[in-house]
Amino acid sequence: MASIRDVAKYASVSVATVSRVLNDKGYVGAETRKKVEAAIAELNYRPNEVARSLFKKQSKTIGLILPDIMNPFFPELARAIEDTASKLGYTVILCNSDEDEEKAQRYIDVLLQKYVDGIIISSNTILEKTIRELNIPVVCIDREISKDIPTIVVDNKKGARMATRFLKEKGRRKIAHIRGPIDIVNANERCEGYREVVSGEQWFNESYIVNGNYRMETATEVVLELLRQHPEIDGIFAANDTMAIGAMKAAYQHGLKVPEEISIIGFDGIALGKASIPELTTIEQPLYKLGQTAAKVLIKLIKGQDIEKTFYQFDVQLVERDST
Amino acid sequence: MASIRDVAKYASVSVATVSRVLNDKGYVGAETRKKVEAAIAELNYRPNEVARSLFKKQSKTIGLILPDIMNPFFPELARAIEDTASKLGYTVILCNSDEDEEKAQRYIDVLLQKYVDGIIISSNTILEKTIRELNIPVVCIDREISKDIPTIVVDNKKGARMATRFLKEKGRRKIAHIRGPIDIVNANERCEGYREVVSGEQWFNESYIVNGNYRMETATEVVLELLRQHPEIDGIFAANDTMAIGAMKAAYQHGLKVPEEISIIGFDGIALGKASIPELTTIEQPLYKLGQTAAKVLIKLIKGQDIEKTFYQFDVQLVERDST
DNA sequence: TAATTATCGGTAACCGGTTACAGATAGTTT
DNA sequence: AAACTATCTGTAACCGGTTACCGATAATTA
Repeated sequence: MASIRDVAKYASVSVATVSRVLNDKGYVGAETRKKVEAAIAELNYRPNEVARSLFKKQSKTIGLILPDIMNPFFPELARAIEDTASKLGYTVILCNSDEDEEKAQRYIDVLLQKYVDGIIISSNTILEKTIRELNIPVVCIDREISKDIPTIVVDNKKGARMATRFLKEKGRRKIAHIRGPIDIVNANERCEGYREVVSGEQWFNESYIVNGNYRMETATEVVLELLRQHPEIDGIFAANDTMAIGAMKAAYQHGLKVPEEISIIGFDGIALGKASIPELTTIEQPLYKLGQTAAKVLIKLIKGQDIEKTFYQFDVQLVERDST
Repeated sequence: MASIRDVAKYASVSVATVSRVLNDKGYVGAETRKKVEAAIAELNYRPNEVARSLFKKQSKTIGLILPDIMNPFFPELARAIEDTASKLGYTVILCNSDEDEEKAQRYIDVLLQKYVDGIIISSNTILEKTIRELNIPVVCIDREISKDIPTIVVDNKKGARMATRFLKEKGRRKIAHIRGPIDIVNANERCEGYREVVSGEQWFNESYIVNGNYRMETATEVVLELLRQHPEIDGIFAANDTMAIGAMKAAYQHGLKVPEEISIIGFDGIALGKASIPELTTIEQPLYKLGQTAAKVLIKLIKGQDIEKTFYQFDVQLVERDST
């Protein structure tokens, strides 16, 4: 590959001049510029990004740390982030942390060594202190760590209220909730939203809230048990779509028809919901928008620009399909 | 961040010595080594990967170019590749090409500028010549471009035969096939496998093969039309799971029960198949294994090691669930 | 004891960009 | 004509690693 010195030699100018036309910086005469451009074209020269990174101490690369790209919730976020970053001239390194703090920490170390300009992370295990010590911009997505770190989320509580109220409006009398992991903020918020709506009801009882872990199989198990213990249940609000599908399976196994005998609503709006039969009613997050915003905000921070706020909360939308 | 010169100064040795203990190369006295290690620990020194890359002309980074990470087929591959690369000390840059050759080419340019050590690509638009000109190792996954480029795929034709025969064994008499895009090799191979099994049947007729594009909605449309024209059809082999789900939806819309009145089998073995109701019978690819192999082979090539073969074809497995 | 070899450590150039600084030329002002 | 300014270009140091090469010391051999 041709280097900047080759180009300089070919155009009979100095490397400084070539660098100037490359970066459109400082004075360059029209004639000289033309010569240099011709040389660049002729030699098919592309500046070496690594050398540039070394001097500039930045790499036009961002790190993306997700729990697991195989979790169907994340691909759309990842796609939006990659699209946006790419449009703005950045490249993204993908990391799967498996919700494991140590693993996340190792990834962070590697990313720092590679001079990434910033990190987008979805994690509930990482500590605020750790992030603050990085000295590069970080934005959190889907999971909130601290009000001081820029965060992109949806209004989980409101969404949960919408979901629960919707089941009531559909005439459901006994509505259960399959919640997400206790250490994940959004799971608690969704549970809280559900509570706000049902806590006044005389039928409500703590055993209507069962623990899930955002995974399908577990949801099927716990819902099966729930239905055995509470045959009166005719509505389920699952804290995510994956568990909602699991709940649908449990309902079928228990001999209940969806939506005739029991209504099920999810949360997230992942593609999976459109693949189930019947298609899943859900509280849809603007996933692409979230990812896009995360990338935009991060890159603004990288460039040292101001951001309007540190907490971006988007609205969710009820998408009625066939499971309610 | 501390540099190697800081460490050298702190340990009262030269930078060369520090580099030697860092890389375990050349002679270093036991005493000296200890001093240096202490200094490294004390200053919390981490070598700058960018500087190293510049000199070594390699970055411990690989590029992964996929059509679209939102396509549920790819996350598992991506995960396997990332896991494996990470274990071997490599980092992966994610790129979504949208099957667009120009976009892929732009990504390749960027990756080259960043000195990636190799590329894993899934594409049918990119040309062999383009790849050969890169001068860095490339391996293809899922899609075959040329016998000369290391490729990781499954035995599509065999899988297709298995699927079709399985439907016959289940007593299905009129079996249709929803094929994938004509410009994708694996779609053609799967179609070929189907053909081999049914072409001898007297009922077989070209109109039993309909064109899909690996997407659900389209599959639903074409299958609906197919069922209208051929009410005798009692079995469908879809070239991928996503279309199989689409076919199931069409069957329901057409008033057919799955699997009682019509059997449907897919191909790929993506997680989606386990989320549908009824769960999808499919020809499962060892996706994780494929990704893992791609990463291993690529890294071997990067290190200049020999690889056993240039064409890795894995076996598929029939996973019987509830749609047949 | 002298010569040879193994071990150890330092100096400086290099990877391929960027940029501070200085020097040269041309045009303008007094 | 002298002084000054605006425009243009080049030299060399720097980013933070790696490594070729050289010199010094200690251990071994003749």
